[in-house]
Amino acid sequence: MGSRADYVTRPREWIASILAREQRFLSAAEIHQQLKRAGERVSLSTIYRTLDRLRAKGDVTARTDSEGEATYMLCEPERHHHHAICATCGRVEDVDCAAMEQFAKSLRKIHGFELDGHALEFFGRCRACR
Amino acid sequence: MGSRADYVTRPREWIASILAREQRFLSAAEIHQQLKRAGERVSLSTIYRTLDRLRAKGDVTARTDSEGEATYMLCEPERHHHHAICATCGRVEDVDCAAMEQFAKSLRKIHGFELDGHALEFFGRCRACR
DNA sequence: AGGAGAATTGCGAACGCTTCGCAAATAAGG
DNA sequence: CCTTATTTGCGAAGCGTTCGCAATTCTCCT
Repeated sequence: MGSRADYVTRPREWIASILAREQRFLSAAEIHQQLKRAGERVSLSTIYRTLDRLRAKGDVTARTDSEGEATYMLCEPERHHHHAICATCGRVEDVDCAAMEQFAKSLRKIHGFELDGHALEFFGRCRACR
Repeated sequence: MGSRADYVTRPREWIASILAREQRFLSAAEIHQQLKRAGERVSLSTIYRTLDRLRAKGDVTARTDSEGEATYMLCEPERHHHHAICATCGRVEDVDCAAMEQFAKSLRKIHGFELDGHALEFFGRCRACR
């Protein structure tokens, strides 16, 4: 079937390198601005398409920020974990959730609620910004 | 100083009664449709304004759903707690988080992260839908 | 009850983020 | 290098949400 490998293109490399550098959630607009500042011209559409593609591949985690804007960050989801987001610099620390298992048990016992998934985010100040 | 008490209006009563009846997160559009079906005509703007007002008063909790749409639910926030959302019927159970204190401690110890707040949501199936 | 005046509503326009369609540009592979 | 599938940029369109303003509704005072 006429299906070729995914193309490695300039825009995709630029976007990937920004995501790799910044260890935090970025909006499409932020990425766009960074590239513009660096002198690289990419359309916003391409950025959205690329981010979507990375998310579908599982290379990127998406999150809607408090303003309702979509943000994206490089993140392997194979190991389930949560995020501690610094209110000052936006840096994200991964936190795993051993305690969650315990929580799920009591949830079922007390509320009769069968847990399928959960979303947990921490907000605060990281070591550097404290 | 010309400041009067808040007006009690037809639209506000309708919206409040829907929120009181449905124990789940509703979008402005959903409320609008329910009212239209019931034969009550209210503009979407009014619904947004009313929901915003209720949120400011602290009577309503807002949440952005997985599609990025804003949803609202009657909920007293005085007592800090979390939500267990049923994937089938959307019903919401309140869950308090004693275990969280413990979690915060280890977060500080292991990550040096000073916790200011957290957001936690459970997804699954409630007793009735299980 | 009646009326003056403030608050609220509805409407349509505008807004910001995101998606879409299509022609032009760019990679991959022979 | 040349062909062809893929990707890009552009502008338009889509969608949820906000805004401005004239018309309406509610309060409070008489």
